[in-house]
Amino acid sequence: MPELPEVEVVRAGLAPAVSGATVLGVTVLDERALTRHGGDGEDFEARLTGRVVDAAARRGKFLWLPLRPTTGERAATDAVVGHLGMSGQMLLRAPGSAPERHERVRIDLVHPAHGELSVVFADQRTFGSLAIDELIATPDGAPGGFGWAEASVPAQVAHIARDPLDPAFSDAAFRRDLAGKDSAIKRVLLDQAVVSGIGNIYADESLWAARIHPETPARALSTRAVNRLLGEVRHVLDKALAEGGTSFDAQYVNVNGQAGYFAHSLNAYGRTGEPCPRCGRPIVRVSFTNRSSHFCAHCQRSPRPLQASQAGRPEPLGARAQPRHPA
DNA sequence: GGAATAACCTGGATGC
DNA sequence: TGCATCCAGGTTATTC
Repeated sequence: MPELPEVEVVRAGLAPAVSGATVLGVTVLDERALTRHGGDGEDFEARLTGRVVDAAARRGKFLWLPLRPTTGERAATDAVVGHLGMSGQMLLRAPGSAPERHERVRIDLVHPAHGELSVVFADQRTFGSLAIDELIATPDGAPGGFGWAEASVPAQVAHIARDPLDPAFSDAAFRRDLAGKDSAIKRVLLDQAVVSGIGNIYADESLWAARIHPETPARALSTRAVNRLLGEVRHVLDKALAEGGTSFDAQYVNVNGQAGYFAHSLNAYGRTGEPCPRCGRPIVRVSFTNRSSHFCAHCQRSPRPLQASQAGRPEPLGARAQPRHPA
């Protein structure tokens, strides 16, 4: 499930291969991969072919490749925007290589130093997408994202907040946002308009590290607790980045098709029934807005007594997960 | 306007 | 062995 570390690993892999490369041709095999694009596959191919890629940039879980105009030395005005969804992959392949399983789009490039190569967008569950979108100015005048020094960002990424590793991320603004939210802190961490790059895995891990119960109302957190949480979010993301991201299955790999190792370092996520690394009591799993939360009920005390009617009560150990759509 | 929820989608795992 | 069902979860449209 690509979150910030996984997407950054992909961005870092793409950057040296595609920066300065010219698009020779584009093949759209499945137009469902263009749900964010304003036109059809032919439009996507026509608008991309012949363009020069300026860089590989990222904000939160969104990637983009800024495109230079076909003539002159002007700055990039639009970009190929990509989101990996749950199972998207960006792979670097030799030109003419065999089609990947679930390949949706192939972009053939020629790089002045590396020669010809292909960027393959493959996506099993088709939650990911590619689009060509205009670049607009950032409201704060700061660079649009990682790997992109210009103060611009694709229009469809403009509503996405900066991530906690971004030098322009404002801790004070984050604290103010939380102080005005009644929602559970985990829900707020997953809200990409508040803070980007965090998904279910790193939300659970950060809350476990900060000893905060996921159902705690955001506004109930003290300044000290918010600062501790931000510190743990950054620590978890940095560590995952250093280990190449989290791979549970073949759905997350870097541009060379290799898996990351952070799954071995998880303390709470996916460890239902296993002892908490801190206190030894079992990690519990509860249903949470169509997904799961994993936490230690001892280290992460509930903000209030859980009522029997609450959907989020811990399951007995070894119990089967609740159906997502109970009758 | 803020918050909560459902829908989208595929393939591996599991149960019968 | 084959079929049906569950499950994973990021984003967004819809509903409350």
